[in-house]
Amino acid sequence: MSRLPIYLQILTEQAGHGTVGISSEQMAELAGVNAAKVRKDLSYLGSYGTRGVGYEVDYLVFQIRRELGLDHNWPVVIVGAGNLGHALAGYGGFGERGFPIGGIVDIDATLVGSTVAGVTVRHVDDLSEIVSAYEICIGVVATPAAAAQVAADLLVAAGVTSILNFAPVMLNLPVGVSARKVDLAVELQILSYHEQRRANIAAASLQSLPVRARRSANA
Amino acid sequence: MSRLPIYLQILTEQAGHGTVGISSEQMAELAGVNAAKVRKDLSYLGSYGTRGVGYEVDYLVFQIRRELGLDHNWPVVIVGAGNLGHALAGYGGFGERGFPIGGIVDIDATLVGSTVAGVTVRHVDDLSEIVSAYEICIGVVATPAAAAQVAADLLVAAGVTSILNFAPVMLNLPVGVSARKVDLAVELQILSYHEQRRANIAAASLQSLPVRARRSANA
DNA sequence: TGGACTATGTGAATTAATGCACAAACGGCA
DNA sequence: TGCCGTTTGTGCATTAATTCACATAGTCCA
Repeated sequence: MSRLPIYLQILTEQAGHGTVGISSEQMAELAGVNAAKVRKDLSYLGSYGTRGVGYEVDYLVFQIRRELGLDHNWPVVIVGAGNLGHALAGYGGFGERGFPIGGIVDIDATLVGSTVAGVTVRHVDDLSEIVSAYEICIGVVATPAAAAQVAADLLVAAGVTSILNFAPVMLNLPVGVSARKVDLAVELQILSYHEQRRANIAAASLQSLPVRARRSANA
Repeated sequence: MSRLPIYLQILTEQAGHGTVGISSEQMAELAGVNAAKVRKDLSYLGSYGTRGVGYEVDYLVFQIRRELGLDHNWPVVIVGAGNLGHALAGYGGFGERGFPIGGIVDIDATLVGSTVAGVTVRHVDDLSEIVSAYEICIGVVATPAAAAQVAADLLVAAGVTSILNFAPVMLNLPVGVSARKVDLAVELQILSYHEQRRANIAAASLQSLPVRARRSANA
């Protein structure tokens, strides 16, 4: 499930506070979800709780990490050394959490050789070599939208089987390659949508008339 | 719906290619979803298609933008001028898409006054002033995890009603404030999970025994 | 040792999301 | 003008996700 990372984060945080045991109720509270959902999700991993007591935080962390494949490092390669690629390489959060930067490449020869956060930018032609050398499975696309598909194709050709895409385009990928898309503008647009609704509702209540009615009246 | 931004992106791209009309089938193809779903989603906005013909791209873009509240700019304020805050400010994608950086603040006085992508870093004490001056509704939390809750509280106190959170913690927010969380490590963990499953399945097929069976045998 | 209490794990019920299938509506063409 | 092919908009079936509710299994205390 895609909620496991959330649980892992909560549990890691609690472990840091010295918490030893935790109930599904407490976890649900922290994650903002239903307790039964937490139990169902966790039971998918196996029966790692104790009835009448709850879950042992450390053990659960271990099991979730194992399920997520976080019991070893997954080096990643970043394609695109522009603003975003730079930022991602400089952001220390990757390495700390088991995803060290195995390399960063760009198509622009003028960027090749410069150093970003201790990693030297290499030419995109070396991609296959880097992927092989570090046994990389995960590639990060941090190029402009127009170059993203080409970057993804190169990653796949180099043997990468998972792609994290920051470019605002849908990638066309062969089956067997998994991908996640993070579009910062999309996240903001969703917030904007909520703001807009808030504004609509406020305006509607002034007229004591529902928004939907006003909309269809305008159409 | 949270799919509207995706449709908007597809349509904008198509408009750039000079496409005038588009069918739900084509959109579904581009978005990688079912055509009926596209039609259902769009029908929620109103009846903006023409039977037998399809949708007019420009008009649909206009309607979706209006629904999402993208018919005007939403300036944002970034809290945290560290690596990530720097990166976000430098990444031009925000301003281009209607979310200009209204300001960036940090608690560290040594960072105050430095310039990031044309925006001067100000002290977090000026937050309320910035929010009022630009009529900002959306705040971005780009602090370390430990400082994120404080940053969020400050944003709420300053009058912000939507928060985009990049810190790997769950924020505790009052009702009426909406939030989105982007955790880059979580995205990578989900990919890692897929990789792990691939590896498990490969290992299992070698033993011609399903993964689940092997797991319960170990328990 | 046994009873009271607590929290898990899960079958069953409910709710939400998805996808199918088709009537209604439109453009084009003869 | 009337028919034909096309595509929307949507009721309905189906599937997936969530939630409820409780038997089960464990701890703790007297």
